[in-house]
Amino acid sequence: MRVALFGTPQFAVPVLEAMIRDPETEVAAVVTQCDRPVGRKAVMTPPPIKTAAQQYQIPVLQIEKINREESLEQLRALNCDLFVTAAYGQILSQKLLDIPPQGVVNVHASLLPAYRGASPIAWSILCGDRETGVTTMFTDAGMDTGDIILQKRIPIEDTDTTQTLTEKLSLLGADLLIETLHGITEKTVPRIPQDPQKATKTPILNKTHGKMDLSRTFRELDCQIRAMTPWPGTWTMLDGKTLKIFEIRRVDGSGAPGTVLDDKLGIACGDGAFRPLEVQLEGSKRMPLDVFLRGRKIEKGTVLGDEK
RNA sequence: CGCGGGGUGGAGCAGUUGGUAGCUCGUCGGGCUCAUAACCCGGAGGCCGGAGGUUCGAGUCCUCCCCCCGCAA
Repeated sequence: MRVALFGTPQFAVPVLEAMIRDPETEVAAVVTQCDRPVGRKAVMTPPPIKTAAQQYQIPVLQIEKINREESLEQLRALNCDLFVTAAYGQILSQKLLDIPPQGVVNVHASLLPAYRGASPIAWSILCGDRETGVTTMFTDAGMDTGDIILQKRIPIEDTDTTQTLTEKLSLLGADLLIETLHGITEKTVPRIPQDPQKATKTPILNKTHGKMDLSRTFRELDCQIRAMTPWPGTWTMLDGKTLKIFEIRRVDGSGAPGTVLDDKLGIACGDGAFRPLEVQLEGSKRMPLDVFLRGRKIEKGTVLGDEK
């Protein structure tokens, strides 16, 4: 089967590699977003999947607006049986979806119909779920609303972050996609409509999702930190400056949320207290707590979280 | 020139109105101890990011440059 893969971030790379390994699949091209300026210095950076595709000598199409007529022409010219999407980043129009005779299959990093949308992995951690998974589905014009083909589940560990879980799910998704492609060839795959009643939609993350509400429980804060790793990070305020907090451990004690309880930055939250293992103050580097405290004394009774 | 914070012994920081550089940790030596990442005593280690300038004298003031970080993208 001749297939084009639409994808952009690292999540799509294992999917590409699995397709290349699969003898029954011919990867006609990788379609991805244009290079974007990244970081403080705005260095133009190619999407991860572009780099990978080039290593395997797969043609790369970087298309600014995918639904334009001229873009559709390029896609028709590929003569594919099927398109696969994996974290591509643009919504496909019905006209585009009609191009490949076998349809368009999407790999989505959640157990649909839960967590449709842009950042399912982070939200499943943020919500405190103990389990998640990947879904393959026939893409339709809506946002992750198409009929479900196959699903695989995995547990969310207490140590998982969006970063670690993304890695796991992309490998799982790669396997599931190959299974799905084989099933499509053999016409043995199911096609299960989603139950709209059970659907939830996740908004794309932004920096405000990283703001800590110190009156929340330890579990909630811990999930938030792991969900916002590696981006956008989690933070509170110390003395008018943002203080990023990277990992927390529960400690004894209690008090008004945000209050510093000891001389080692034990901080009261909604149901007890925690201590950050690593912090980064605005204008400074990220560092382990003990190193941070060596140069800065934070008085017992200081209250974090006040914006000044 | 997007806005802002910062570059001080190995690490993190302090350095008052410009007048011979300090703190915590680490490190080295010694002591105490059954013992220790604990405690006590002592030592080594800094051209204070770089280049100019002001001054009798600059970590501290002015100018330019380099680098790091937060915000914004």
